[in-house]
Amino acid sequence: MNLDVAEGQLPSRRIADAVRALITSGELAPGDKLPSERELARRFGTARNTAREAIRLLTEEGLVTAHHGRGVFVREKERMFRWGSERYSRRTYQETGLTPFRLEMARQGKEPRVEVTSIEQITPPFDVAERLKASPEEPSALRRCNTYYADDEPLQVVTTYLRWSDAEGTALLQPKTGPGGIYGRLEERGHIMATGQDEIIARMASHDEAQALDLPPGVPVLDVLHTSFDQDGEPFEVSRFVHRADRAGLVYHFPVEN
Amino acid sequence: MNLDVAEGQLPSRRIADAVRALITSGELAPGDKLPSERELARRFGTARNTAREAIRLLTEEGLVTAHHGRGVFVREKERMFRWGSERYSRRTYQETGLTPFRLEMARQGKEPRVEVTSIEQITPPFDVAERLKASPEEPSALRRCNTYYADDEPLQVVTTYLRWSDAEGTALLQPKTGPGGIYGRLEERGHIMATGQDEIIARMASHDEAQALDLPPGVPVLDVLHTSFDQDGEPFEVSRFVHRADRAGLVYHFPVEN
DNA sequence: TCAAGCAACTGGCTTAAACCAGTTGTAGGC
DNA sequence: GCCTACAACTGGTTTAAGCCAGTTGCTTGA
Repeated sequence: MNLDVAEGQLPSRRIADAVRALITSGELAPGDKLPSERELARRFGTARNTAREAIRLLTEEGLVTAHHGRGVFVREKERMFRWGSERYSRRTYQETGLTPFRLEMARQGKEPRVEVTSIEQITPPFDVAERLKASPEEPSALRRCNTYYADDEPLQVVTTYLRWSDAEGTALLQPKTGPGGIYGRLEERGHIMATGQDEIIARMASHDEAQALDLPPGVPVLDVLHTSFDQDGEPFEVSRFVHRADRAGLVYHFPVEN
Repeated sequence: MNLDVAEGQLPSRRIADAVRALITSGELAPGDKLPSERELARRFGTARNTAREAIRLLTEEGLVTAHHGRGVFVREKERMFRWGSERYSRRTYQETGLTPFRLEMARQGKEPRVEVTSIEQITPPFDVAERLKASPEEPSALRRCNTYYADDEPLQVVTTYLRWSDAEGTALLQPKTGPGGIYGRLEERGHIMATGQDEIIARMASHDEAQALDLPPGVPVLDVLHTSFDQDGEPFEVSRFVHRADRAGLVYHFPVEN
């Protein structure tokens, strides 16, 4: 492995640049182990902290991940999962008997698991209340929190908000909502999903989210705020999907307005 | 300002937690200056590096930004710009005479500016070639690189790929493409955009992108790979939009497949 | 009055050393 | 043959100190 000293700048930058070059050139392949912090420091004639700072820079760029006691490794670029408007498709379910999540997992050869972490009557946060047309000042909503796993690796955290008036006294208060899931029960209450809106942002994870998703540092999240509208154009469900951005991608198809 | 010591854990975590609490409680408002590193260290009885590590954690979460020589400030949460399928709308242009970008800028009271950084005949990268149905082994594409500014602040970097056979000998080789822009010229070549596909991922910026977008550390980018299909369902244009994720959001509306 | 220059702040980066905490392979003992 | 225990690695965190480089405001002198 050739770690020639690059030009100018800060020592930590020089080390980071040299290692980045090895990665992009393919000399260090995904999954490979980097030299240890102490070894890098020795080779570049710096303090260990400086080599450590270089590795921090690379971690921040998402190029490498550190494992305590084992080493620092070139990150595998696997962005396996693709979500989009078909996430809400009823046709998928009718044709395959699988929810979109399970279908995507089957496609990837992964074992799906969904964990219901809480079901509560709550006062909805402002942004949700606005979209759901529910009061942000009373406990006007039901909140269901779920974590979705692929092979026991957490993939996404989903928080679903429904109007309390739609949920009260139904199976929506139970972890198992029955055939057709949440949307099945909501159809029985007269809400058939006709259109949807997804509002997408990317951001760094909060502390809690990073823990829930077992996120390595330097990985952002895709935050999708979904609103379902029924046959009358009325919103009846709002969900927030928080995905690990290194595992998830989104795809939308649309006609162009002429 | 009350900086009581929180429970357990690492000193750096304790400091970060205390400061985070001040921010989320609103005691430290967006734009406010944090105590200096040296001051935080003194109050918590730690070394300066430990206070510095705490601030690094908060920076990584996107809560604060440091300014050399001035201080560390609570980050303003301004996510002003919303893009989505209407980005490609011809109707907008016909009704207002403004491109979607200029319209959004006008909406936000910002001064738009577009800089063409390069126009070249190139061999397209694999993912683009695949979508554009162009050869990844010959210079089969035209690449146009643009940077979009709002009030002289870079917002997004856009790289557009067209088939060389569509672009050769047209105004598409010039910085100024004429009325209706790129899509106007492509219509003259027989491609009217009928549908579009957006593939969205979030990731940390590369070194170059961070510079081009003047990105503070800890801000991810939204990377949208757009494909335009014409009236015959043929792809004729692929663009990659790289947005600062702290300034941009995406919105998609869609009918639900029943 | 004004402006140059300086002092006192701010964060940025590095060194050097120490100890903690996971991981892994191996030498010994059973 | 297997398992335990340990040694030798790995990264994780902290301390303490120094110097550099932007920023700000005040002092001083023309």
